[in-house]
Amino acid sequence: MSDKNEKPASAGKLEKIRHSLSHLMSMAISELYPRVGLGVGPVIENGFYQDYDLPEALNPDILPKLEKRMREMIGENIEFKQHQMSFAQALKQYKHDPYKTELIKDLKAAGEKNVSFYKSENFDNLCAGPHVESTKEINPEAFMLTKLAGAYWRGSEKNKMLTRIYGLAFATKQELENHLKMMAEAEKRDHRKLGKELDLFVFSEIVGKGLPLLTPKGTVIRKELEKFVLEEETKRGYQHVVTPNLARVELYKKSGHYPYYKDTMYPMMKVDEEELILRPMTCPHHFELYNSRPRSYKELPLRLAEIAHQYRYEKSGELSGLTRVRMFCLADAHIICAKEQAEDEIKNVLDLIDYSYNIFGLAKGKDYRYRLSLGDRGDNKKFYKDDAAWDKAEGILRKTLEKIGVPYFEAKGEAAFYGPKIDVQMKKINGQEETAFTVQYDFVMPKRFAMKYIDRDGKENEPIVIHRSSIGCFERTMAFLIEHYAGAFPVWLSPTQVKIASVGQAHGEFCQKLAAEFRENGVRAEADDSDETVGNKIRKAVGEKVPYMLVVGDREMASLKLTVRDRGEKTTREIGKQEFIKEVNKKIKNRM
RNA sequence: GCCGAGAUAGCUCAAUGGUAGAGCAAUGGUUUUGUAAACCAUAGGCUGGAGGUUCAAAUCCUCUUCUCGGCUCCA
Repeated sequence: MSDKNEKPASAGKLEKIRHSLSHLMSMAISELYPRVGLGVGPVIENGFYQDYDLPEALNPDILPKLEKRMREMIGENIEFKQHQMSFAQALKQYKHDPYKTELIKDLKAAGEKNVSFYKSENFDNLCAGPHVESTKEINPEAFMLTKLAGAYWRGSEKNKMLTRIYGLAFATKQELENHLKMMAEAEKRDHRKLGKELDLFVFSEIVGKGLPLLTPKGTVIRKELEKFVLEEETKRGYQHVVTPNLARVELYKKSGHYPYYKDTMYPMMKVDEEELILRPMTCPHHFELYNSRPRSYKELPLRLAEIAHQYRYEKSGELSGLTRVRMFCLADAHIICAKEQAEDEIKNVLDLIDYSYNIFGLAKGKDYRYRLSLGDRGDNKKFYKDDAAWDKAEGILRKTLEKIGVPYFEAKGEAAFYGPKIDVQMKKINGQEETAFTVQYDFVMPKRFAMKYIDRDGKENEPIVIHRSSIGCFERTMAFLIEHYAGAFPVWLSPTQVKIASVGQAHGEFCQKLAAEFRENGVRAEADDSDETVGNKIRKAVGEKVPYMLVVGDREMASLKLTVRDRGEKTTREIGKQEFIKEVNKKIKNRM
């Protein structure tokens, strides 16, 4: 997560406390390393961090030592006094520190007259503040240093990597404890942990990193999601296609992707005279399909969709569970339409996304929000140069968002190279935000591929392309859903929907037959006729988070009634078999 | 890729230079169970991999693979 996405703490006292703690931390570090270089040290959500250039690597053992020293300082009622310094003075003071020197020069270039410092004891630090007046205002029990990390100076990987120390800080000890409790809860929901516990996916060192293997249970969820996508997209006028997972490298040179994505593409394979690559995206394949014959305006909008595997050689340190993988599968589509149809099509896509989110019980604003990702007219390297087209495209997306009346925020420089996009940003359980779905307006590819349609007047016209994913990348969406549901999937997604526990040996066969009957009726049922107590079988089924648990013994065999225990309930209910099958099927059909 | 921390049985973890253990899971037996853990036994390991130091290495060192926390990047 980059700095720009970290929300500042609510202004006011807490911000002052956090900021002042970061100064105390720097004071403690300076005692150990007098010539330490000081990078940036902002207040962030729940705490603060500070970057240091140190002569040696730090061991995490240092954190409690620093904390201890900081607590001592808090007890000394150290004051924070602001004063101004001239640029000459400031530069002199930081002669040994290239980072502060650079910051001071930037301030000068920005037209400042002099610079603000905060002084506490011997520690005089370039800083705009604000700070508490005295450490008296800081609760020594309400902060902690949490982690060491590397971070590039000014966020660029071309620069030196500094050592970043993160801290948490609140007004009261109780708030700190609540936060830690929340983090521990979040950890329990981590999709990597649940994926293992619920037997949904695994990794194998010899298969390779970033390449998850879905187990039979995980595959049930995946296939249900695919069914949902196919069904919903078909309803909404998409046509599904199948195109190859590799292509000649020429295709990506033609599309212009090649120079932008070279580093994240798998290296080229040379076979006979052909140079092939695993595809990092599907777009050009779909454009070639479009171009396979002349198109009429009557065919537009042409919505080509594909559940498409894509391959990207992500840097190893960026891989993470199912959230970031090297082969992923996108619910992809390219809508080729006339310019005047674009707005309606974008609206339809946003509606599909909303509909999908509704199915998953995700709340707009809370679980996800819209980001309008814009280009940067000054950056011709990252973005295709055509200012007028960018202005127009961004205008259309902005207008669409305004029209449907959803709150959104704008982010400069986050667009694709070929056009602006609307990203649906999903909030993960640990507070991090990831792009889940995206709608992109593309005015570049139609030119590159010379895409045309014959308009009413018999003349050729150039369409535009809307790139979109409906439920995004299946791997990442599955990770979101595992965490969102904490592994207790709704009935339609549950790998096992009904677990049937036999009371004794005499009921085993009956249970197996019952499970088979459920399966014939479209319900994923499993019988547990193992030689265990009923209590233990229930315990296991609860652990698997199965939505329905049935216990079958003499009573059920005699009465034709089923005893059902619903997930999360401690009590049971009785229901007729046919009625139960109907109930479960209704939930499956309505995706509940 | 970069900075830092890790990797012990299928899983969760012990063992701080001196014979690798436990619980759960698995397997075999006893038991025939009525809503969150029956009992007994067995098996399970080149301590991620390769080198090195040492009389002796899970433990110390080097390299390597993978994982985790960040940075950068991103669906």
